[in-house]
Amino acid sequence: MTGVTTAAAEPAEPQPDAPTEAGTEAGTAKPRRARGEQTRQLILETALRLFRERGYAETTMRVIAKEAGVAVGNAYYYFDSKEHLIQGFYDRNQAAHHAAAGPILATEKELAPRLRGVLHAGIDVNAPYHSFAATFFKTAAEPTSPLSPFSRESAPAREAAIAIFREVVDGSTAKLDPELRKELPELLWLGWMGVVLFWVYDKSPGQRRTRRLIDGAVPLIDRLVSLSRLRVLRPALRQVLALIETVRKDD
Amino acid sequence: MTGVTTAAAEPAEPQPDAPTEAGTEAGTAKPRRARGEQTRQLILETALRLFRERGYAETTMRVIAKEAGVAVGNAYYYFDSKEHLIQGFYDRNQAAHHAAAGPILATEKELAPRLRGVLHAGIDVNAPYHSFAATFFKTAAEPTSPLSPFSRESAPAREAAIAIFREVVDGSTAKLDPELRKELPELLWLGWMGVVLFWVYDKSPGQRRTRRLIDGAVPLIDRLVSLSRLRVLRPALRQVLALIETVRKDD
DNA sequence: GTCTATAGCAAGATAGAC
DNA sequence: GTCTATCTTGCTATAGAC
Repeated sequence: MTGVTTAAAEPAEPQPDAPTEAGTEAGTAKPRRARGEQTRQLILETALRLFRERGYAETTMRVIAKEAGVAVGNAYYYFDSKEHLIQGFYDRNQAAHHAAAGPILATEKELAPRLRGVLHAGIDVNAPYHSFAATFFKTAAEPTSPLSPFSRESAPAREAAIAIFREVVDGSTAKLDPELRKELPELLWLGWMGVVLFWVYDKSPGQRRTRRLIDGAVPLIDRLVSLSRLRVLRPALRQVLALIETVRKDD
Repeated sequence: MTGVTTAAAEPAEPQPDAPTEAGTEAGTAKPRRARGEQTRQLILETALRLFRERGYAETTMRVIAKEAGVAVGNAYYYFDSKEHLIQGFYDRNQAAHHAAAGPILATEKELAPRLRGVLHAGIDVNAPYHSFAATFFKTAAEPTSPLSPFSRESAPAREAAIAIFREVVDGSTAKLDPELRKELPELLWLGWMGVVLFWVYDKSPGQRRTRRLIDGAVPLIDRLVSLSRLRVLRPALRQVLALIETVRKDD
């Protein structure tokens, strides 16, 4: 899933570049901010747990605060709104996806397995949250929401996600048309968004249809990318690239 | 665009629950239910008007009731929730799209202009509602919502929409692989969903980027459909069809 | 800077009287 | 069928303790 870099509700943020990965066992330094960070984490953890247990809509801010042992106002001190709690989820899973993709990208050299590995890793990371992802998905789907994967506010997270796919392409041995190579990472990210959309709607046990979609689509993409170098298909490829260019204007 | 003025906003015929009484009913025009139907219509019309004027989220049930001259509880008597009011809008535009597509489908015989006409007609019909479509789009995007285009409840409307694209294909002179011909209507409908998604997010003046997307994508689809008969591409086509088959299972 | 407690508003939704 | 009264919940505001 794409995330959204928040920066919105941060109390005092000098340079919090430290990724919010699980291993934030920074030393005993900065005693002043430590307490706040701890409370923030506590609220977020509690909220995510409750979301997973009872669903997003069914989890009230009152209950989150109560379970976390803080006052409602305190939850709002750290998170501007209930939706902002979702951003925490986004950021975390974005980082987790990147981490999970690491080993594959370091090992595999061919395009297809690289892509396949990254896509499955993305689903792996999100799998535990499938049931409640569906309930809050609509929040992210609203075009005007900063949580939308296409919004200006989520540009940094989006770029980070696209970067993963750029790594997929650039680190592979695949021979590509130069222009296609340039566009492919963003196209693959778009495809990933499609997979996520499919996954959200996927009600099959363990979301196995999504797994099958990935396993079937990756060789297809691989084949199409190879075919794109055929002479008969050059015009079609140019047409695709031209379409992208045309549509992108007027952002 | 394609000269099809839509008369979009006008309620072609809001047929809610035509009870299809088995002729035996007295000819007294069912006085008992008439009043209820009238109230129902009044509430719906008022709601849609306010949605267009002020947006979905900004229109409260209290205001709808007040403007319609009824009590809040009465509105809930007829519509289970605020979201259920959207269903009326949905049905109406579906019918308008079909009507707007009629002339094109009766005139054009080649695949590309048929498809292009139908897509532009769809955008024409929805254009007046773009600003508020974005605000309530999220409700339709929720997978668990009956308003989702993929939900069981919207199956009839979905089938009706797919039927339009079946007409696009079947009424065209295009020569197609039989299997592809069978799948194409649903694929085109999926593509249409993609166009709608793009349109909802399209903030360019008059949503001209969406128009360009259509104008660029249609010839491309046309070309790919033609190319699919090339011998080099047969395996790829088979692969695409196999993927669809695989993914469709487990519905 | 962090946190509590509490009061209150707006709006979606419901209960029960008539 | 229709109403009024009420509940719920996201969210705000304030005043003050450490």
